[in-house]
Amino acid sequence: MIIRNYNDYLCILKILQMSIELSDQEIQRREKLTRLRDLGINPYPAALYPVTDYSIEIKQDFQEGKEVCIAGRIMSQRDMGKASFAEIQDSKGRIQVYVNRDEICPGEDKTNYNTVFKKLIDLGDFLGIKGTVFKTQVGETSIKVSELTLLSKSLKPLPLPKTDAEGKVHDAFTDPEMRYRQRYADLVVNPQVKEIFMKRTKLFSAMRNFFNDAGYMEVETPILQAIAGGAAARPFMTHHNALDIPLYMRIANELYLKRLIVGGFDGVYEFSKNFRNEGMDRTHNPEFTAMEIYVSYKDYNWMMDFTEQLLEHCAKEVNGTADCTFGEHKISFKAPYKRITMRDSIIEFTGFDIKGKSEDELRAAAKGMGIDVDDTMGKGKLIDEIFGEKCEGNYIQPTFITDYPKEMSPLCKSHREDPELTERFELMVCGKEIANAYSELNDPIDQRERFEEQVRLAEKGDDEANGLIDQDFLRSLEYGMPPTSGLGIGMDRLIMFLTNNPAIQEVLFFPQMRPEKFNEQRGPELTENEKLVFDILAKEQSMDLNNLKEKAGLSNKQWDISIKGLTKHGIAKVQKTNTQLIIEII
RNA sequence: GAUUUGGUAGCUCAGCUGGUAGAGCAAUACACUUUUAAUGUAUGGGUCCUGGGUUCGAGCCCCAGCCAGAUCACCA
Repeated sequence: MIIRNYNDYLCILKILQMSIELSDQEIQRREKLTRLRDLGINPYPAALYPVTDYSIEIKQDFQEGKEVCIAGRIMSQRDMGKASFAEIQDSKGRIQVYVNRDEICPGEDKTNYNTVFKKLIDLGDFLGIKGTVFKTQVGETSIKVSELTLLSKSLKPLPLPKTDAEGKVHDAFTDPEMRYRQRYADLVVNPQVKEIFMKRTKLFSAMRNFFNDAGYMEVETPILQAIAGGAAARPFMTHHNALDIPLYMRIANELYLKRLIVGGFDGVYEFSKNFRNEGMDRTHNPEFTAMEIYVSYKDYNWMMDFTEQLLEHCAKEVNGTADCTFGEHKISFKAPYKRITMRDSIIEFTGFDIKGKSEDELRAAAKGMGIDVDDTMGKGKLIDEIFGEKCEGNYIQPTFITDYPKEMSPLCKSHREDPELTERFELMVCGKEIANAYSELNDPIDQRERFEEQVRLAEKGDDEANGLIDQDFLRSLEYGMPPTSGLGIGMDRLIMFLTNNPAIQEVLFFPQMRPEKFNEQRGPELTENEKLVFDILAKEQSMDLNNLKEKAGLSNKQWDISIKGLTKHGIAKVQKTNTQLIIEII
């Protein structure tokens, strides 16, 4: 076909469009689909496949000659003429299979081996395997295949890390961006990633079982809230059309769980997806999971005992031991944990005693320690800054920090011995907070005053203080809430410690990422410059290159890009003669 | 938000002072009936993140942007 105008070109390109966008290997795999169908093989069959066994279990419980039926992806293939070895990966691991031509093709027709298995099956395809268990000459447990079924064809090549004899991994799939964006591929090829998420699920069930055994009830509370309370953080805002009101995604579930204690439950807990519209980094994702539990007739001392029992139990369920490694640190979740008041901790690391000090004295002291302070900071905030700067990082082993200043804890009961303090603890591990608990404030009048104080702080410019008062929550307290202790645990943080991962993205299946830009389909459109060059050339069909360049009147760079574009699309071709360069339309 | 490193074949990565874009694996073809990072031979495969600029000539230099990582700041 001679291309004479732009429309001709469009026709050709539409036909070629598919092959322009797909890689070599992707095209080959699509062609194989057709060839399989031509052989009467459905690459995506509907029928169930009667799996009887799993890879790891066959290897662990070796039984010579056992008939098995497994299914999974083919992850490696070693053809040796009339016999081949391959590895099948199922949900539990991998096992080698031995495919012998005459075993799977007992008759004259060897198509199933020569064509289907050796040519049309690709790495990543799902296969069903029937066969018998045996050991090869080198002692590897394998399955001698008697029947091989294609269960699903893979059209896109997977990354292919390989492990050598020394256990060294080659070509590892490690790029975090690709791993997070294509977690499915990450999970297929990186078994250690799968392990993290299995541990994550174990942690949740361990905690759930611990609470259920203690007689507490798992509940669900609203995620869409008219007032996002229970913490100081910027919420995500949305809008309800029918009610025509703004709604917020919850930043905590505390106030709702306490309403349930008012309602008469002894103990309630919830694994709560919370949403905070703040910065993202290796320890913060916009949505994260907290666990909060409230138990009536208890105080924060009881809760400390409960927490250390809980965490020891969880660590053992997840890792089989209370000890774990986090980066350079060895930590032990075995109870009991060290307990120290915030005042003593600050004395220990700075020599400064915060007791009875005024706001100005605290500000001066903080300044003296080289801490950035400003006028919007109240007493609580100042103490928090001092603690965060000078003390927090020193607690590697699990340590309860107790008795926080009142200003920092608007939902916590005043300390029974010192009205400046609250009955609160945080649990620090490796210098990070993983749990936070109170003897909950149940005096409705005190609570109202604390909220009002928060409003004043918000007006003063402390952007973490909450500016709205949850009147309904106060009303519930007025009916009376029993003495109650509450605990919150950052589940993502905890699983980071239990799996030795410094990044929250590693313990979330799908961490938040900026949306990926999929290449806009490079349609048959030519760029303006390409059209310009094409039009000049089309009149002549063949021209001297320099002559064409001059007529186009483009800058060197733009000329270069345009002509490369045209040759790449296969509409123009440059030919060398002895004396000159000729460009012609194909 | 600041600093910094990176983006090259399906994957992992080289690429010299700026001069026709490379390797291993994967793919394609052939050989090989107990291999295991199988092996041997041959072949194909590229929007060098995007857009400008400098230059006779840019993967490389300059400017702007996109995406990600790391460090720091922020974060009850």
